[in-house]
Amino acid sequence: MAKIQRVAELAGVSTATVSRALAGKTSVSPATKAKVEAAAKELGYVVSSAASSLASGRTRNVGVVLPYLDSWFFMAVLKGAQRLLADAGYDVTLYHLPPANGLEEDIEGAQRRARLFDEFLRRQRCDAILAVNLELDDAERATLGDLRRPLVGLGGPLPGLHTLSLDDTAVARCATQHLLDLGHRHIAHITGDPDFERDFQMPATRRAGYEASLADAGVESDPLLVRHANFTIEGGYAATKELLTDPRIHPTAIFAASDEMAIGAILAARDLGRDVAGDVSIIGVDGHDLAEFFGLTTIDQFPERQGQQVAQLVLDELAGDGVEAVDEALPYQLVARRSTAPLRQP
Amino acid sequence: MAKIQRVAELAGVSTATVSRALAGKTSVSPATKAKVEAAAKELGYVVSSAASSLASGRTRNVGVVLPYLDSWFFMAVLKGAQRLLADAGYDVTLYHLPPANGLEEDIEGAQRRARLFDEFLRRQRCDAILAVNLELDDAERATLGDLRRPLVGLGGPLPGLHTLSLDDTAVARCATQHLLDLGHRHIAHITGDPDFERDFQMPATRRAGYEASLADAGVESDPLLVRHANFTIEGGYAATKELLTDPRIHPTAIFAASDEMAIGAILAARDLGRDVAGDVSIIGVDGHDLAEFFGLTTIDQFPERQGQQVAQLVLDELAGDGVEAVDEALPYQLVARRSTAPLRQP
DNA sequence: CTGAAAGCGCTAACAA
DNA sequence: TTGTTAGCGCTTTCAG
Repeated sequence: MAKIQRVAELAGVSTATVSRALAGKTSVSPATKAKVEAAAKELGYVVSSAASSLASGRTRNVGVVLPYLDSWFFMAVLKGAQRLLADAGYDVTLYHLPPANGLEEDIEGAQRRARLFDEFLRRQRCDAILAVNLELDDAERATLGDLRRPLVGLGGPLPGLHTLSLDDTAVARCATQHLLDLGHRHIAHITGDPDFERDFQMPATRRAGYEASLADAGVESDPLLVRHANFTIEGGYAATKELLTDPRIHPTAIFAASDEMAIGAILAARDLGRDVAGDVSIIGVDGHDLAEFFGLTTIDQFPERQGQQVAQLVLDELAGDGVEAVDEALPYQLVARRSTAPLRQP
Repeated sequence: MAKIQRVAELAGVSTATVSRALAGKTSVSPATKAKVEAAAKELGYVVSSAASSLASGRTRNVGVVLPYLDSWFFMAVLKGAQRLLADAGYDVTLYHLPPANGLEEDIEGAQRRARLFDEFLRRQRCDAILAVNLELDDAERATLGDLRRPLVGLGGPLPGLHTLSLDDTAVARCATQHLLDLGHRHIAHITGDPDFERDFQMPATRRAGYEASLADAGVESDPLLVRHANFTIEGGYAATKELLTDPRIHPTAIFAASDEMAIGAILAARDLGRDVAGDVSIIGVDGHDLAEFFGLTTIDQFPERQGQQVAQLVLDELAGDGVEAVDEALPYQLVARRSTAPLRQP
C-alpha cells in the first residue's frame, strides 16, 4: 500500500502534483503527468479512498437502495446500474430496504429501516443515492434532503428528487388495448396484493390503466375479473386457477401486471388443459428473461437499460449538470409472442 | 452534518471521549457515556466514515464479489450476507466479476476484471472481501494477498483463503443415489457447458459424483446420457428434449446439476407429454424458491443461509478470531417432492 | 476515566 | 505549471 509521498519522491515532484496528475487535472504538463503515472504504476500506487474522501469531500461511491434482492426485475436494474457506475470508476454500495409493510409485528423490519436512514445513509459514504421504487414517509424524506447529495429515483415520481419512471397507466392501457384489438372483451387482470403494498402505487396505477382502457372501448368492467397476487409465479398461478374455474366468469384473456405472474398464468392455464392463446390469451409486463422461452407477449420495459439510464443520471448530477427535480418517462414496447391471439369465434 | 466537536461541546467533554463513548469502548463512565449519547442524538450526529476510516484504518464496509447478478442463487446468497453484515453495522459494496470466459474477443470483460483487481479492490474501501465462487489466476491471488485484509470465500476451496464450500461430489452422489434407490438404472445427467466454464470446477465435480455413484451401484454409465446446458431453465429444457427423444437411449430419470435446469427439464417432459415422476423422475440441486411450486425433488443447499454463514465468518475474522485458511463443508439436504418416484415396472 | 495533541493520507487554496 | 501549507474529521497514544 504505497502512499502518495513515495510516488512523489520517485517521480521527483510534490505530492500535490501527483494528486493533480492522477486525478487527470488539466494543469499538469504532459511530461510530468507521464513521469507520475510511471512512478505510480511502478509502485502499484492506488489512492486511499478514505484519505481522498476526507480531503476532497468526494467518495467515488454511489449508494443503491433496493426494495428486493431476490427479484429478477431489481437485479436486472442493479446489473445495468452497477456496470455503468463501475465503468465511471464508482463503487456501488448496496442497501436493502424492504417496503414497509405497516404490520405492528414487524418491529425488526422497522428498526432496520430506521437504522438505514439514521445511520447508514448518514455517514457520508456515498456521493449520491440511487433509489429504486422507494416509498418514503415525511421523516425519511427530510433525512434524505439533509444529506445534501444528489438523489435520483427509478420509479417515481418522488417529490423533490429527479426520477425516471414508467408511465404505468399507459403501459396498462397498451397491454389491455392489445387484447381488445384481438377481439377480447372478457379481459381479466392480475394485480398486486393491496395488504402488502399499502403505499406502493404501481399496481393500483396499472389497474386504473386497465380499467380506463376497457371503459374507452365501451367494455363493462367486472370486479370478479380482477384478482390479487404478490408478483410471483406462484401468485399468478393461483390467481389464474381461480379466474379460469370460477363459473361466474369466462375470461378469454388475462393481463398480468408482471411477467412473473403472467408465467404463472401460462402454467395454470396449461395445467387446466386450456390452450394458451387458443383458449386464453395472456400478456405481462417487464420483458423478463424467460418471456421468450414461454412465448409470452409482454410490454418490455428494458430493466437493465433502466438501470444504466438512472446511473447515467446520477453521473450527470454528480458532474454538476444539476437538472432540477423532474420526472422523466421511460420507454416501453409491446413485444407480441405466442401467448396472445385473436379471440376464437364461438 | 454535525461534527464530533459540537457533540463534545454539548456534552461538556473532549472529542476523544465522544469518540470512545460512541465506539462503545469500556473506558468511559456510564454517566459520561449517557451524556455523550444524548448530545449525539440531539444533534443527529453520525460519524463520518471517511474521517473515521482514515484515523482508525477500519472502514466498516465489506466488499462482496459475485460472478452473476442475475441468477437466483447468487442473489439469495447476497441477501443472506447483506442482512447479517448490515445488522453488524457494516455496509456492503458490491463488485460484479463475471467469470473469465477465455475468449480473445472479450477485451472489455478482461479490462473490467483487471480494473477490479488493480483499482477498485485496492483503494482500501473494504475491511474484508467476501468472494463467491471466485476463480483466480496467480496474479489475482497475489493482488488479494497484498491487500492484507481478511478474505473469505464461498464455494472453494481457494488456496490461501478461508472458505465455506459444498461437497459437490457428495451432493451429486446423494442425488444419484436417491434415483438408484427408487430403482432407476438409466439415469441421465444435465451438467454445465465446458466451453463456458473452463476454470469452473463445480459442474465437473458434480458429474464425477454422479458417475462414481453409478459405478458403485454397478450401473454402466453412458456418455449419451450426459448433456451440457448453461444452468438456465432454457438450457435444461433443450437438454431434456434431446434426452427424451434420442432413440438410442431411454432414460427413466434425470439428475440436473441445478434446480433451474431441473425446472426446464420438468417443462420439457410435460411438453413431450411425459408424466413427470411417472415416466421420468427429475431431481435438481439448490433449493430454489420455485422448487416447491414445481414439486421438484432437490438437494437443498440453503443459499441464503450460506450467505449468512459466510458473512459471519467475515465478522469473526474481522474480530480477530483469525482462523487459519481452511475449507469447511456446508450442509445440504435431500428434499423429496413429487418429481421423483419409484421406477414404474414395465 | 478523561484530555491534549499528533497524526491518518490526501486535496485545494494560495503563492511562486 | 508546480510547490508549500493548511486542513478534512476522527482516533489513539500518552499523560494525568
